Amino acid sequence: MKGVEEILQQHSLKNTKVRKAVLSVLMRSDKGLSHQDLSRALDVDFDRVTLFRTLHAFEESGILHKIMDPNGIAKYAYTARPAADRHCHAHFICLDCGQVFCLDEEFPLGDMKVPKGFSKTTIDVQIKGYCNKCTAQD
Amino acid sequence: MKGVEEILQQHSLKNTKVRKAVLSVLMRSDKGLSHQDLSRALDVDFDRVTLFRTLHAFEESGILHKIMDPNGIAKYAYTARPAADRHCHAHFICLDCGQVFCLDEEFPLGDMKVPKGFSKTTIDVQIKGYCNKCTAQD
DNA sequence: ATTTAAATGCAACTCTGTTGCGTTGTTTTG
DNA sequence: CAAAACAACGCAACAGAGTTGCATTTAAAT
Ligand SMILES: [Mn+2]
Ligand SMILES: [Mn+2]
Ligand SMILES: [Zn+2]
Ligand SMILES: [Zn+2]
Repeated sequence: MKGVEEILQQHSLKNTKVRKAVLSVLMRSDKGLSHQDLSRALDVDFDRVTLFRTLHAFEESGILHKIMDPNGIAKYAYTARPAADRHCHAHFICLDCGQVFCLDEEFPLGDMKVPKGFSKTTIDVQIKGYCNKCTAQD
Repeated sequence: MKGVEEILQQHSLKNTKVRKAVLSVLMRSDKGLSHQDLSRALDVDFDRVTLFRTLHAFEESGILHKIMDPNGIAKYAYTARPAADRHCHAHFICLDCGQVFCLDEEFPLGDMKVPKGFSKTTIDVQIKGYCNKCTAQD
């Protein structure tokens, strides 16, 4: 697993406190985290706007991918695979606790049929239901 | 195609002006419409909150289904099929104009693999790219 | 060490969506 | 048809995510 500072450098992003902290948290998480999740997870209190801009920068670089939860809240997850063989993996969204999990299953973009004249870029598959914890305790 | 008033009655929803107007617009649309889209499309100016509550009521009854666009804005589309054989169809989201199209392709929920202890309810497939108009004019 | 361009922090703002409450309107029942 | 019952409506106030502009600071290049 690559180091945080190395990753930032590779994407020509300046090596700052916020960025190192945010990326470090997200690389250790198996779940997608919202802006709010992150500001709680970080020890230092960075400015709200800075955190939003950090997430945007990471998304644009392809370091993170964004998943929209059913309440319209963006969750961000670390993109483990390199941009070259960018894959389309599914996400599981728990309808109770709202957590977003990256799944391993992949989807080939080519198979999907779209109307005449439409061009495809990516495919997002969201499986909704209840996670192990929420299934158990209800 | 069933009438608006008949549909409301079948779902034990009171037959009011807003509801008839909203449902009428959505039944004629092949695209998902946001709260803002709808308030623009309606001739009469209904209260913002009433419109939100109408959409919620329709969603809960299964008359409409909700699709989250990448900007976190909810779009609603008429659910043509009856609740009995509820299917999981895909949506196309244009990355330029933001329009949401209901596609015909269906997905069987059973095929998807989820982690141990997780239970599945629905699957949402979103194909992102550029619609015919936005592909042509760029 | 200087310079330069980019990132940060702060304030103010926009927009979607929600909640509470009093009033109006649909529907049911006698 | 009139009365009652309950749901839906409209208004005001609010909450929270995300954005924009601008002055200040900081990382990185020279
Ligand atoms: Mn993911
Ligand atoms: Mn649809
Ligand atoms: Zn859960
Ligand atoms: Zn388009």
